[in-house]
Amino acid sequence: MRSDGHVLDRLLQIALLLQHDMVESLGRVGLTPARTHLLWEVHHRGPSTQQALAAALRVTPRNITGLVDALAAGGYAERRPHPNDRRATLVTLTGLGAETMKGMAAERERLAAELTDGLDESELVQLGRHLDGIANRLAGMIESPHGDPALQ
Amino acid sequence: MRSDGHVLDRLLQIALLLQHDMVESLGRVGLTPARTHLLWEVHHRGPSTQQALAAALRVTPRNITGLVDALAAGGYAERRPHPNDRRATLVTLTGLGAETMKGMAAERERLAAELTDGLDESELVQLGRHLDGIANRLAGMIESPHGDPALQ
DNA sequence: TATTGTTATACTCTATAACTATA
DNA sequence: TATAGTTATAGAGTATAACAATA
Repeated sequence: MRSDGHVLDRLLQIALLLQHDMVESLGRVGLTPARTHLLWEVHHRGPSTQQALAAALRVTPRNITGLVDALAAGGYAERRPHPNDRRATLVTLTGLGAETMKGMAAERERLAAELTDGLDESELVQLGRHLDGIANRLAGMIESPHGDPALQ
Repeated sequence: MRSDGHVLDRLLQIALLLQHDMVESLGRVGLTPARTHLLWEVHHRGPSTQQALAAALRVTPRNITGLVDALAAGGYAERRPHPNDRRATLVTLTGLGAETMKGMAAERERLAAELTDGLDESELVQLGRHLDGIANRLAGMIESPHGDPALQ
């Protein structure tokens, strides 16, 4: 009997393999996973405050400080003053950072195509819908953990 | 247009969310991902030398020393002398360690059921087949071992 | 008073290299 | 000489707490 346990097993295996693959390709560019994740987020959101990045990456603001420090030292990103709020900074990509993200996006497109090679369009759509559902359920669980106690 | 890029996006999102969920549930037991991974490995292999565990987890022997120290301090595992080789130790689970692994397996079953709730059996089978294909392609691209419950 | 980012401190995971006790 | 595990050291990622500047 092949039930839901099989789906979770596969998803966990795929998560591990994807992580492995991503880390390998990062090593070639000299970036760590956490720093690349931040870079990727800025690449997609545009210049962002560190608070926004902390929320997006689900880590503490203090953590963002260290990652941005390292990315700035490596020439991938820089801090710019926020136009309206002098407390905040806008993390932006440098030319090197933007180039690096473009290369990564291209590599990711190749990977995406390779992973679903052989599926026709309707299968692709259905698979996408199922993954949407799973992602939504997971996101819901994390937002509101079960058994959530009296929060003191 | 929803193409293969969407599938990879979702898989990456799910990988991130699963990791978060697993780490959260571990926190309630007082275990970290790396320590749980080691515990899980011993649970499945039986008493093992630290060298064997280093190979299984693909980390350095020095790393295993620290993880076993922490697990022993927490009462989850203990070191026993190797019967034939006085240089080596056998890492074994305590009662608490074994109980904890059983509880995690149960929690994982609940999660699996919740994630695919609402899918009928044929959808489940098809989703499983598609994920099989993706996992196989990924594994082919990389050289990688079996899965683990802690995603690390 | 609340928010943004930082300094200070600490823990976990990981690695390399040198050392010890055995084999 | 080779192997099993540990001590020593280091860097990355993460967290909490206290603080400064600004809103």
